[in-house]
Amino acid sequence: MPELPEVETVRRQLDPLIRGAVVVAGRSHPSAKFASAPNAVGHQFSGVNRRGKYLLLSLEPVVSPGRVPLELVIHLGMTGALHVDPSPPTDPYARAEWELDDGRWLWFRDIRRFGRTVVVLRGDHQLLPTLRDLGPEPFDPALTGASFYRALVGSRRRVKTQLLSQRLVAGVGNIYADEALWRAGIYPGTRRVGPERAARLLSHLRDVLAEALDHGGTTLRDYRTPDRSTGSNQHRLDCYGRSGLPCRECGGLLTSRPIDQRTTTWCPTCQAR
DNA sequence: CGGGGTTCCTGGCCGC
DNA sequence: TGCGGCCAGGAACCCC
Repeated sequence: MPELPEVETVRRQLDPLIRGAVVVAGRSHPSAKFASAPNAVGHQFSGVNRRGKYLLLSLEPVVSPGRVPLELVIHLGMTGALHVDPSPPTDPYARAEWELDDGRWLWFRDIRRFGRTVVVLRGDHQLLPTLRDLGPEPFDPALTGASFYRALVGSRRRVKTQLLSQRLVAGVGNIYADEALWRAGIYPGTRRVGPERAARLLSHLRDVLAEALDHGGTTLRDYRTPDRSTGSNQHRLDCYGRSGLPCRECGGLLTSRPIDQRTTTWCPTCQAR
């Protein structure tokens, strides 16, 4: 389940691989989630950016007048991965593929089809409401403990649900939400977090994300970078996936239960209600 | 318009 | 051994 550290790791590897390449052909799975992918044909990749968990591949029109700058928006979903290979994919889970002018192929593999590959007018994110309404990047200096707190108290939803909403801060998923709440000692189901605890939560969230990025992300099953390597942060998780195991802080057993339909693990002692 | 529920997908795993 | 059933889970989408 790629979150910000995984998507950023992919971005860093992908950018130098495709920058400058021109898309000469494209094919995709018929699902609406991938159908517009071939619209990238006739455009040149000029850079790979990221917002939250979305990859934004800038596309410049190649000479033809009338063409406008486009953007290939890719969300990896749960099982998505991007690869650049010297020959077209034969993988049954290839959902979109683009032939490049040097003969290589960029392609998107996604077993469960929770991902998306959408070509839009540059910056036009109407079709992607979560991207359109995305909160600040976690390392944006404009995001402070105080502004984070103000956003948090603007809703009465549970703190974990707010972390996952992408509106408070961009790029957080189930793994790093649980990890940050564990470090901050906050019960995930709480609807009220004070200003000091909010500031601590943001601080821990930043630490958790930065450390995961340092370790190439968390590979639980399907996450891979373009060159097919895995991350190693899965060996450093304190909370996510450790239900029934001893808390590394207090030694008590971590517990797990769905909160707003999302599996959530926490320490009943360190994260008391 | 915020918030809650539903849906999309398929491999892996569990239990009989 | 084979197989039905269940689970994971981000975000679009629908509805109140």
